Amino acid sequence: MTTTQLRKDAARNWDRIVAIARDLVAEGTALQLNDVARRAGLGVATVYRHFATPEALLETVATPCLEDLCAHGQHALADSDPWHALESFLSQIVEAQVTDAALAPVAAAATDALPRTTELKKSLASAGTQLLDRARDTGAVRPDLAASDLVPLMCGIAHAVNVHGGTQASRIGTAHRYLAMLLEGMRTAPPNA
Amino acid sequence: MTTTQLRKDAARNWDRIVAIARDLVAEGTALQLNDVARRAGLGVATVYRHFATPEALLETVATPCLEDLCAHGQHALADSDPWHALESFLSQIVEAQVTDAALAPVAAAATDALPRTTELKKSLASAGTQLLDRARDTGAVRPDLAASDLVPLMCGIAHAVNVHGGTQASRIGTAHRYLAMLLEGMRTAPPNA
Amino acid sequence: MTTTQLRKDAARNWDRIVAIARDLVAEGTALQLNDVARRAGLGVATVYRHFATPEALLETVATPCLEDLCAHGQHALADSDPWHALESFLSQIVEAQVTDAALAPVAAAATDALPRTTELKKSLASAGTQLLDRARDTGAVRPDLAASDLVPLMCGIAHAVNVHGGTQASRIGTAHRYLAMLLEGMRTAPPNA
Amino acid sequence: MTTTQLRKDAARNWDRIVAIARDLVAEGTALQLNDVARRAGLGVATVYRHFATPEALLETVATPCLEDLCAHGQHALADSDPWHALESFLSQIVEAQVTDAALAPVAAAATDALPRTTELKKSLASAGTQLLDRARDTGAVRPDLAASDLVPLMCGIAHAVNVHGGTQASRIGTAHRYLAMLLEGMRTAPPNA
DNA sequence: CATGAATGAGCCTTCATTCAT
DNA sequence: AATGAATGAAGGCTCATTCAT
Repeated sequence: MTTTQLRKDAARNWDRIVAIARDLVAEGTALQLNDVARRAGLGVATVYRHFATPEALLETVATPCLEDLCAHGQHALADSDPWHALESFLSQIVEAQVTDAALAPVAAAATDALPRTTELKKSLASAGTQLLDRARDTGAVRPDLAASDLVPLMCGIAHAVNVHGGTQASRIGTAHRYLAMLLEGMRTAPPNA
Repeated sequence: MTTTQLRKDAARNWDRIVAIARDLVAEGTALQLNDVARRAGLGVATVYRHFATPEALLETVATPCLEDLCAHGQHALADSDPWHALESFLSQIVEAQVTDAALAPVAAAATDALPRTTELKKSLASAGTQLLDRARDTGAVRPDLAASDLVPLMCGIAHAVNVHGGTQASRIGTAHRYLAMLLEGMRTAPPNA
Repeated sequence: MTTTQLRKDAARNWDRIVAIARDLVAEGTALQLNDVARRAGLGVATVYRHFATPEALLETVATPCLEDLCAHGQHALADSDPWHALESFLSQIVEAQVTDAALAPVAAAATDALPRTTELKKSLASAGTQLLDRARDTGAVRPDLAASDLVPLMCGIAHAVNVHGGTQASRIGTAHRYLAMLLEGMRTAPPNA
Repeated sequence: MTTTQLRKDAARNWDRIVAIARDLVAEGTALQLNDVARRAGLGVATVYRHFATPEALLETVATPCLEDLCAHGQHALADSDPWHALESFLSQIVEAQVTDAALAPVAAAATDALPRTTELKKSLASAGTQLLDRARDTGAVRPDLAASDLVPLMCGIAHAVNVHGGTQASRIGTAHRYLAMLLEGMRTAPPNA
């Protein structure tokens, strides 16, 4: 169930709008509700009815991805190796950020347009916090790394990958490389600071 | 000497425009030449005469910062400890990025509006490459870290700090903390990859 | 039917815009969409929606006139006297040019903004070509007059009338006088050249 | 003597400005005093000092051409064959119009920026009137052709040639062809009007 | 519910002209 | 006399949003 319940045709429009928006985001075009409407062959107001703001639409595009990541978070929490669990979780996030261009801006935004987004981001943060705490309890993580650093750092990697550029395939490789470095830095206790 | 040589009154305007632009950049406002003109109490065309595009103005704002970094790069190259030199250089860059909001977008841009910017970015990249090569020669750096990763990674840290937020003072602390982590990850050879 | 089919209010605006534009053209003012919008009491974008460029609006103003001329061209082709048919056709064109100021620039333009304009101009050119060919077949026309000369010559007469000036009524007289002269020159075979 | 008397350097600037303007006119660019100044490597105000308006500059560019035509007018008046004299005079004018793009707008303008222009245009008109009168006295010209028609008709031919287009060489040919037609029409008495 | 026409603020940019140096 | 920086009105165009149909 996406929203409370939509009439069949309304649901079709909703899907269409989101699909178009996903394409636009993928090709790096800024979301403009007017533009989306035109491409979807719908009236502007129809799009506005479904999504009051471009942010709402963007978050809707990002939602499945966030949901997947939440699920991965739960799986990771079931992992008996805390460090491996954290690694795996962050790896999923970084790959998702590079794969789905809607994720980064939504993750970085201070405020959300949709309650659902807030909910998912909270859930994700909670998973991250727990995974980090568990890893820290084993002494595997430097003590000055806080749960509130995880999202910024993941966004930072995504941004670094964007600045580095390259094909989609190479970007994923770059992302993993950068994450590997960061994980090394997260693990080792600071030697002299 | 800022440009070849300006008349006294023109130089005053030039300074004023750049000062206003610096303020705008600092407060996160996108540079709009008309807006700058209004705030500077100058005619639009005056601003256009001095800076043909917002990018040119932005780069001008970033120029002193880039020049400082170039100087630091030269100093670092004189350092006899390759690892310390690299550390120090990157530390300066990260701090500059957090301190001067004009730097990040200019660093991340694929093309430059001003020749001077290109020159400085090249010089900076060259210093980075040399410092990295020297450090790598001592075996202190993981082999899969390329010179072309330095700028993206520094931009990534700056972005992570922005996402993390906080006061200006705390942001600098955060930046150094993130860099410390990254340096750890850059130093240690990859264990099993 | 002006376009495919417009909503009633949109059609009213469309008419209004064209009417204003016609007035402006008549008084010799260059068409500026912003200006048209202001005079029509409409938002700028409304005018832009209807007419993407000043040329499109100008051609729209000229369209009825072009359509009339096409119709006249067909009538002329039904005339059994080839010379009289040509004379009558050119006479209509010249009079139209002097009467409707939108016609001359549209006729002289190398490229068209609207497909409809291209279509009408082609149709007109085709009629002219046929009429000229028929007249030439009777030996009534000097051989060095090509179909591609007709439009330029008509535009030339219109321009000559504009340079000559005078009241609207006298301009029509002048136009016919100039055309009469030209027709004499077109008819008579060149004696010694 | 171009103006009352200029200092040597001022005269050099004057020449330079006019030369640049002539080039611009030839390539169909609208005269903009600022633009002229930039291309001439002179200050804007220098150009303004010499030529208060673009029209004044344009007329200055056209002046030699007008002077030549005046001279030709005088020569033509010395011709013992009135019709041939008129023909030759108009031929010169038409060729000049096609050759020198500055001439047509100056000839067509209702008012002049420079007294010298007015003077030359008057002289030219006077020559035309006399030549026409002389030809009319021999009965070679249709009676409804007035002296006030000559300039408009020459401008009309120039305009027709412009609409027709083509290379510079072909344009001259076209111009003479159109003039030949018009002369035929001017000569032959109207048969039935 | 859906439509898409209308809006108008707001940005960018150019140009003729003036005036301090 | 020459310079060229400064001006600011004016035009071009876009876009998010509303509202009548």
